[in-house]
Amino acid sequence: MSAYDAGLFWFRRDLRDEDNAGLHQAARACRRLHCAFVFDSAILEALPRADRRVEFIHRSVGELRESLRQRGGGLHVVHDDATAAIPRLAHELGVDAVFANGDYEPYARQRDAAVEQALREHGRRLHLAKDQALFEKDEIVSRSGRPFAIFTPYRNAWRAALDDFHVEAYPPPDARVLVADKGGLPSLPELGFEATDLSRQALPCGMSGGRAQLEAFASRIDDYAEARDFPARPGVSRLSVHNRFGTVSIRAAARLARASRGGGASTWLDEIAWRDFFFQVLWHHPRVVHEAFRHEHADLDWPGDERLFAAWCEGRTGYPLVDAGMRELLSTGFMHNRVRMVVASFLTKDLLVDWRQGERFFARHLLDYDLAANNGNWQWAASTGCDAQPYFRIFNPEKQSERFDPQGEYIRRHAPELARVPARYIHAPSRMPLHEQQAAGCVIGRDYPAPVVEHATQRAKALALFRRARD
DNA sequence: TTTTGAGTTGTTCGA
DNA sequence: GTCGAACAACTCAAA
Repeated sequence: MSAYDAGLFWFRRDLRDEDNAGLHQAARACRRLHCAFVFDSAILEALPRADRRVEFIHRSVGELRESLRQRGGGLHVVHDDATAAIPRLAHELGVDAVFANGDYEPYARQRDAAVEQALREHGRRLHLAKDQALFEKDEIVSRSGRPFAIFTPYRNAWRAALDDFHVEAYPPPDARVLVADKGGLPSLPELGFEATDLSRQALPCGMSGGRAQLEAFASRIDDYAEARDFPARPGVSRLSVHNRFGTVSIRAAARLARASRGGGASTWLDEIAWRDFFFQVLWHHPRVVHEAFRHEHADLDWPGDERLFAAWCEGRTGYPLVDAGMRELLSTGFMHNRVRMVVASFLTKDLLVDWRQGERFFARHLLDYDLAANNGNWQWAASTGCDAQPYFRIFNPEKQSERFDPQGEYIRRHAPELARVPARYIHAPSRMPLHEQQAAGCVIGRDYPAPVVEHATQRAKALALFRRARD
C-alpha cells in the first residue's frame, strides 16, 4: 500500500517527531524513510556569529536526532545551501520522493519551488503538508470566497471551522519504516557559530523543552485572559519560540485550549487564530514584507532620525517601560507581548521612525521571530497593516506603564538603574526632584536619560503625518 | 439588494 | 473624579 519504496523527510521549522503532519504522511507513503535537516547556508551566512536562534535550533536538532535514533531511525544533518543539498541527498539515498511541511514565507516558497524543480528533473516529487498552521491559504475565506482582511470575521469563521476539525495528534512514524543516518551532527563552531548565553536563559530547548513549557502553561491557562497583559507576572504562555521552530505542535496547543474551555483558553485560542491569520495574509499578499498593506500609507515619510532609532534600540529613550522592554529583548531574546505593542507604538508614533526599521531590529533579536507574525504586528502597531490599529489610537507610554506595571516591577527587573526609584516616579523618573534622584541613586542625565521626545508633541506630529497621507 | 452594526490590544477632551 | 464622544474608513455579516 506504500506509494514509494524509499522517501526522504526534510525537517525545517517542525523540529519534532511527534504529532508532525508531514512526517506522518511520509511514513505512511514509504516503505523506508530517511530523515534530514539542513543548516541552510543561504540563511546562516547573513547572521551574526553568535546567534541564540542558531543555538536553539542546533540543540533542538540534536535532541530530534537522538529521538529518531531511539526509534530505530536517524537524521542526516547537512550544512549547505538547501536548494542544492536536498536534491543531492535525494539522489545519494536513492529515494523516490521528498516530503516536508509547507512554509508561507516568500524565501521558503521560492526555495521549495527550486527544490521541487530540481527533484522533478530526476523524476522525483516534493510533497508538502500542512503543519505550521491549523488552517492555511484558502481554508478560511469570506462568503465571497476572498481571503479575510479583518481579523474578527476571520476569527469567527476560523473558530467555526475548528469545531469540526480533527486535532488529534498524528502518531510518530513506525520504527520499521525509519532508516538509520550516517555522518554526525556538526558542532556549533563547525557551523561557524559561537556559543551564546542561551543556556543561562530560562528557556528549555527541543521537544522536551516544549513539552515542559506546554505543561507549565496548562496550569496557568485559566488566568491567561487576566494575567497576560502584566509583564511582571507569568501570565503569557512563553510557547512562541517552540511554535516558531515546531518543537511544540500547534495542534497540541489547540488541544490544550480546547480541553480547558475557560475564558483564558478562549482568549489564548484567539492568539492562535491571529497566528494563522497572519500566515494567511503573508501567503496571499507577499508584498507586505516590503510595503504597507494599506496603499494610502505606503508612502508615509517617517521623519524619525538615526539618533532616535539608536536610543530606542539601546533602551535609553527616557521612557522606563519602553527601555525595560528593549533591554529585556537584548538580554534575553524575548519581550513580553504587551511591551512589544508599547515599544512598537513608541517607535512609530512617538519617534516617527519607519516601522520597517523596528521590524528588522525585532527580526535580528527575537528568538521567536516569525516573519508573518512580526510583520503583521508591526504593521498593526504602525497603522499601515491589514486590520491595523486606527492611526489615531496612539499608546501613551506613561499610561501603559501605570496600567500594566503599576509598581514598576518589570521596569526595575530590566532597567536596574531605576531599581530604587520610588513607585510614584517610576513611570516618569525625570519628574523626580533632584534630592530624590540623588537618594535613589538615579540622577537624570547621568544614570538615566531624560525623555528623548515629549509624548504630547509627537502624538500631534504623528496624527498630522497620517492626515497628510490621506489628503 | 440595501442598510446597519461592529470591529484585539487607546487616549484625550470637555461636560 | 467620571463619563461619553470623537478620533476614519472600510470590511464583512446579518438583518
